[in-house]
Amino acid sequence: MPSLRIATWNINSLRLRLPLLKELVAALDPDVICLQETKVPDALFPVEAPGALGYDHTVFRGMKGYNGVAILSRLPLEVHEAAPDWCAKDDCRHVAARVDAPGGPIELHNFYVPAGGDVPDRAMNPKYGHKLDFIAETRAWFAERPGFTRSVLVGDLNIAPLEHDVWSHKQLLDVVSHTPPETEGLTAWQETGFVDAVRHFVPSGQKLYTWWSYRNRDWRASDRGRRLDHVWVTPDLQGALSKHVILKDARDWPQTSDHVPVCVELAL
DNA sequence: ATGGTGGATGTTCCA
Repeated sequence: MPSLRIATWNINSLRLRLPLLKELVAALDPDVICLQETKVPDALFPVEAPGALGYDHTVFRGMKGYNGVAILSRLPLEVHEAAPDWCAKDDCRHVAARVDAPGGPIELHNFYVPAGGDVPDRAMNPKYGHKLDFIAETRAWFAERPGFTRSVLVGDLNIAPLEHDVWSHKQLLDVVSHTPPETEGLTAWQETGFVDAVRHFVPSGQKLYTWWSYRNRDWRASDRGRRLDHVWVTPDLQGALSKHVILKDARDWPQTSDHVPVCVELAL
């Protein structure tokens, strides 16, 4: 049965970590790679690099210094132009494509949700308000498309929705990424038509992280992680979920990102 | 309670 492996990684500068993409390919052998925080304007995108690794089809949306998303694919892609300009900021946090997958096209959404700053208060911290507005808009947009199928949504959603998606639920309830307005908002977005593909494999009572701060000297020993990176699929694809990998070893790669790649395989 | 590290940028912002 043909399989489709989709990986997602907040690479935190595509140009700086271009060599690590080869490691990602060696470890996961993905058919499609979704990247966030590429931090590269479209005019400076390293267009030759994906092809050299076997990914001849790319779509990307970048800007100077911040944000930026890209999809690298072995399979043909067709970019989707349907999605709105979230929060009218034109800030390169979403790119969508139709992937020419076995058994028919799959709609793939790659998101980089705003981090939201430090203070979990709309009035004091506009970045937090922007984050909540962003996930409210995306939720509303998907809610207007009931019954959509063969879709996958991935990315750095910058929210750890479940109790065991953080190292200490109680200590992080007031920390941006795990506050109730965020976790409830993210869950509502997911419930517009997706299931959590990684929690399909890993019970909700088990700790699971994809991000460890740079600010911990020994990230593995302290293990104060959060699950910020996600893969969602529409329910019609749930039965096809065949494998998942959270590439924790990538956190020890030289000069790596603070996020690790997450990969899901579908038997199509 | 604070600061810890890292990337892009440019004398600071963002995460």
